[in-house]
Amino acid sequence: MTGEEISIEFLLEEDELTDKQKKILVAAIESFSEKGYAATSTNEIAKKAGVAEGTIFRHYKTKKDLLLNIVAPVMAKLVAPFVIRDLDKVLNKRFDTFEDFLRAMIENRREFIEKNGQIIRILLQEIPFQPELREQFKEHVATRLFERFTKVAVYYQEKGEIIDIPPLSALRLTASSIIGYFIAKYLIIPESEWDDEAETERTIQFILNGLGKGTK
Amino acid sequence: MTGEEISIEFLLEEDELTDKQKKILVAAIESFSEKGYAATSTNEIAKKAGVAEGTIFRHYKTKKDLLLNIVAPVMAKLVAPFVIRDLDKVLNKRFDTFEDFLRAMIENRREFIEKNGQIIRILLQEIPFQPELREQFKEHVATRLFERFTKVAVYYQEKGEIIDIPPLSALRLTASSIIGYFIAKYLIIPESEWDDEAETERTIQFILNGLGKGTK
Amino acid sequence: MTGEEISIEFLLEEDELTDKQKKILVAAIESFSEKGYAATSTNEIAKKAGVAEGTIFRHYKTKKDLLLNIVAPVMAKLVAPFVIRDLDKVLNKRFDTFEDFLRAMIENRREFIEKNGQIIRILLQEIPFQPELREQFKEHVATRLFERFTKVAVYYQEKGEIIDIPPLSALRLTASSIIGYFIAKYLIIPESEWDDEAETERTIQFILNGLGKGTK
Amino acid sequence: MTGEEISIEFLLEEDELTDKQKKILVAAIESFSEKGYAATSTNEIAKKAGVAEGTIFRHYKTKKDLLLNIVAPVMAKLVAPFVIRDLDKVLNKRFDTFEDFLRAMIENRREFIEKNGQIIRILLQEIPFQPELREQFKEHVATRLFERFTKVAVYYQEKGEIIDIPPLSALRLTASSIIGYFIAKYLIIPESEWDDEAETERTIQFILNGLGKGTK
DNA sequence: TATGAATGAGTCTTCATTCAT
DNA sequence: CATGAATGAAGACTCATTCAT
Repeated sequence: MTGEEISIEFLLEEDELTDKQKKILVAAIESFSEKGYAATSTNEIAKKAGVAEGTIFRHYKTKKDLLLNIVAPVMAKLVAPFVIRDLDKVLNKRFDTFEDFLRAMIENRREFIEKNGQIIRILLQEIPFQPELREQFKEHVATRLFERFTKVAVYYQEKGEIIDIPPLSALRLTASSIIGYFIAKYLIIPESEWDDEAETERTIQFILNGLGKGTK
Repeated sequence: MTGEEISIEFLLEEDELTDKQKKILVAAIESFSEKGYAATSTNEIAKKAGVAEGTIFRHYKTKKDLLLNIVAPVMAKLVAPFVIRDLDKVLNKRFDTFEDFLRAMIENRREFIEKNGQIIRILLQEIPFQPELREQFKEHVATRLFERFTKVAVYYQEKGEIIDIPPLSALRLTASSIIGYFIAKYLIIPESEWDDEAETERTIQFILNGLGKGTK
Repeated sequence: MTGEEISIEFLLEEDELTDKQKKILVAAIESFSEKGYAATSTNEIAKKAGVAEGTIFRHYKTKKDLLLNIVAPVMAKLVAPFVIRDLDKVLNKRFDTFEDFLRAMIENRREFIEKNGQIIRILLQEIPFQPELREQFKEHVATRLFERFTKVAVYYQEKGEIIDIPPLSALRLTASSIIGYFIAKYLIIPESEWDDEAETERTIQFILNGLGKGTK
Repeated sequence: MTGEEISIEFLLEEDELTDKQKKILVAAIESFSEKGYAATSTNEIAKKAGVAEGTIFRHYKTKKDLLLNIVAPVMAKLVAPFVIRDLDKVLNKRFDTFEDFLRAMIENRREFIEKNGQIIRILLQEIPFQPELREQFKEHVATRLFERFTKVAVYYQEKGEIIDIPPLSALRLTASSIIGYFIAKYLIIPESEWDDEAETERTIQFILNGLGKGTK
């Protein structure tokens, strides 16, 4: 269930990308994630990339096009670990309990976030302002995530491990906790005060108890 | 424990505000929340407010000043229900169980959000880009929230209602669930598919079980 | 039948125009007529007008808007002498013969051209490239000119002064000769070689004989 | 007196032209005539020609060079039917009357225009903006046309067919009528409303009467 | 010979802010 | 207090031209 991660490194090792093109991407990602899309000028990107301003527009028709080209591949991989053929079989084989599933999920996405932190930050920051992004997010992330998670939820509900609530509600509560965990870890709480192992464990137990049926 | 809500209406009934000033605020709030701070021009605000562009700058030194003046009072009230004297006594008197507390909290903040939705949206959208906002948020919201919630957590931990984890962890998990609830309700899920009462209940039970000690 | 001429001077004495606005118009007219619309930069206009570049766009939404605002009023007046109420009566009273009519027409338009030469030049140069201009020209000039000239032609045809050909043909031949006269006078032939009175006379006689019925 | 016409086809069958070069010419002619020289980008020409942008500049030093290379040969042929050795003899033999001459001239130039319409359009549109073009036009067209037409005019004046006015005036009046005829036919009046034969005849008669001496 | 990536000066346009009225 | 004309710096984007391959 290890999704094929996309990382900036990976992105930049694409054969099709010119050397300059890679520099443009790196510079844009850095600036966008630091100051936001709107507050970053193409001039600034060009300078940081060591490239003429015109070169940016040779490769990306508009500034927005550049943004979308940065964010799209990462968005596509956001739900990767869920998009597996024969999900049921995989669950059967590899995730005996909902706990196993949760643990794998968190671990997997943690790696993903560590590799793509900047781009995810850009995605989160710009989604309110870019309708195209929102559309793509709905289509490629939200819908598919819900679809797959429904199967997972039903699977463990039938096994009697989690309570009978609508899958959407289960998804909401699970996702809140996990995303909240990541936001705390990566955006809010300084590393010094964060005991990763313990917090992971608390989060998993919180979800398990929250959705669990019975006695601890 | 009903905090003194700030609402746009309230904001606009301030005696100190000129009629024009109120119109400017309303126009700015509307535009900022719809298109974002960066994408809103002062010219546009002036037109929508039926005011000359110069008038805006007579009341607010800069555009950013206008933003801060909109967001600051709401930010101050974000944690209002927590900021009470003699919190212990209040807990004693009014919130016999953690469940009572949670329920009151959610209800109270729901009202607040319904009155101040636009401004909260602005706050969320701009926090990544405005260091001043982030600073104010930390100082007036995060710190105080943590401080007060610690007391609450300890109170119910001592009563044996919730498990013994660091208050910050308890806060993180509780807040994740509640904020996730509000984000789903107000930003993601269309009203038609949202059964408010049931979802509230599920959220409360999820937190109670998640942090609860024992048998259900 | 003296149309109310529009001249640059007149244009610039409009009360509604700011001082800066007038300077912008003068500068734009000069540059457009010399180098053409496409080859004139707004920066250049601003400098020549002694105005900030932004000021141009405060008064004219786009560069094209500026062009149209220059050309439109002149275009409207191009056919002015034809657009008279009770054309028949006027012909009756004031232009006993087609010759009188021609002579008056040429004299009147000569004055017009002398006052509005630059703008007419712009009009001629840009009509091939600006569909809006072409449209306006058709609507406000061509159609109305044809309509009125038809009455004139029929009037003198009925009087037996000019031959019975379709008015459109008569218009084409008359206009060719007169416009050709003006183009030669103002655009091609250096003043030194041009005997105005004689050439005017030759042109009139050429048209009269060309369209005339009978013996000289 | 049939001038050796230059047509696009002819132009393109030149042996010295590469295949790519021909494609560039065709593409450039099409774009220049449709949108004007200034509004056509070399990039666009390259795409339309199926050629790399650099290739254009391998054959034509600059964009303006390309324009001149398109327009120059056509300009050279504009006055072709006049540039004949022993003009007097030819007139003697082939054009007994001024009417014969006019008729042949119109017919001949009509063919020329039909073959080279696009390029002539480019010439007309760009002459106001390109001093080089204007210079070439004066030198190769205007001067020679005037020179030759003078002989023609004198010839028929001596025969008593046309009135005694300066040849330049005769040229102006004749040319106005013929060019006006072509402009109406090709640029202004929609084909449906144009009776070619009749209009040609009217134009010829107009000129003949206009310049003629006596009774019809 | 042909390519097409790269350039950087230049284009039109927007915008927050100022200031005389 | 309020206005709105004026500013000029900055923005995204275009384009003819060059040059290494």
